[in-house]
Amino acid sequence: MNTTQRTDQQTSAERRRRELLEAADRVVLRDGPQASMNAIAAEAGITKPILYRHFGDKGGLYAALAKRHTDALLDSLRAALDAPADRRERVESTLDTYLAAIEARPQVYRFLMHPAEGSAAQGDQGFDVGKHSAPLLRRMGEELAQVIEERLDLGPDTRRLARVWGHGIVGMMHAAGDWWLGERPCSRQELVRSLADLLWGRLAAAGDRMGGPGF
Amino acid sequence: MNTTQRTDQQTSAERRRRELLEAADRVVLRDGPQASMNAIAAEAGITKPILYRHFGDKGGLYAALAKRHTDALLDSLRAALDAPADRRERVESTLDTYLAAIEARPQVYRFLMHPAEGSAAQGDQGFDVGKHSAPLLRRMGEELAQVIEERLDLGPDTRRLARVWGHGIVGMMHAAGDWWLGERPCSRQELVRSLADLLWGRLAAAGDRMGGPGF
DNA sequence: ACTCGGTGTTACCTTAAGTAACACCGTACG
DNA sequence: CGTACGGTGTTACTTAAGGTAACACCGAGT
Repeated sequence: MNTTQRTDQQTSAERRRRELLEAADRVVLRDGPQASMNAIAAEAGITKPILYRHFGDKGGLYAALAKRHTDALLDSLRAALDAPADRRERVESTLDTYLAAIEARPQVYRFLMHPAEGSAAQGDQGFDVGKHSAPLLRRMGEELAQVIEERLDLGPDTRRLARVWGHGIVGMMHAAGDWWLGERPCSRQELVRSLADLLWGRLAAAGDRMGGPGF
Repeated sequence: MNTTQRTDQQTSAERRRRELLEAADRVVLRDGPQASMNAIAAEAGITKPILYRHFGDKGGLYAALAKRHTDALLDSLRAALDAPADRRERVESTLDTYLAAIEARPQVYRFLMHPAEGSAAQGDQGFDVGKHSAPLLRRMGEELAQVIEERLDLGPDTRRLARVWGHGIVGMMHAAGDWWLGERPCSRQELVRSLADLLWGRLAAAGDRMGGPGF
């Protein structure tokens, strides 16, 4: 019974935790990354200390929240990356998956990418920006690096190149997506093809517009 | 004298403003983006309300501060981008200029890239993240886009491609730089060459490591 | 009947943004 | 010479948010 008891309590606590996370999710969806602990507690129908008992501090709550979304997005990306198709197709499909995700839920995206506001704004407590900034980007970069290293033969420097490229490509995707989300200058597919073209070396291959060495 | 008076007052106010900005700069250098208005005022030898009279609110001060550094960095980047050399050399030199800047003053870099704290004080008032986020990145992206558009011939889609690539390349540089600054996995020159290799299409050209379609 | 672990609350502390009201000081002007 | 005025500065306050201490309730096992 000791076991069952503990199990019951655990599941109860975990269910509560999930409920709290879902409430927090709703608030973040509505208010963006600046959602206050009070607001989240109110949405969950309880008060602050309970949140703190479950998550330690605001950083903990936000980390837990971010982990859910990050895991979900990473799963989609892995699926796109592992699909049976040639390299270019996979790259385009992965880019498209990411862009579709941020297009579908921009509030969540903003929360994941700019989590700083929620924390370090007032109390200097919580959240070293340099350490926690955009963990999603880091994780995506590392995952992509691993995939590149596993599958590509880049000579003796494969390991280093793969990591640099992983983070670089993810950053390219992120920045282009962020800009695109704000301005909507073209369709998603055009953006995907343009980025893939960039990765496929069209920059180096392009001709100069006029005299001089060109860019 | 009316004129001279007014001029004197203006220059005096502007000199004061510069002094305050320099004090703020020192504090940000020391404390990172979480520098408080109190700390900045103390460093400048005055008290808060004066800062607010000069800059409106914390966002205003931070924007003024960011503009200085951003302008300076953009000047260096333009110089590297305009140097008389072939395209690959220019790209490497621009990447290296950026990386050298963030390496030399990481605190300033963090302040410029994660300025979110400066705004969302209370109320939901401050900061549409999508609008204000990382203005440096946006400005660099636009500048690079313009350079690309002016100098490269990419067919009928030049305009769009140039903008996508401008923001994408800047994002690549930024993310790779951020990661590199945290882990220091290789020398700056190795990083520069790896990124240039990526832009030069080595990803598309690489051979698969084993059977199957490869990445 | 009693303790104990878990859940909940109220009431508080601390820090930091932002502001109102007042004090000082040099200068033009009657 | 006194006085009103613009500019610089201050103290002291309000408000909002993160975070915590202390207490209250409740169900289950001895």
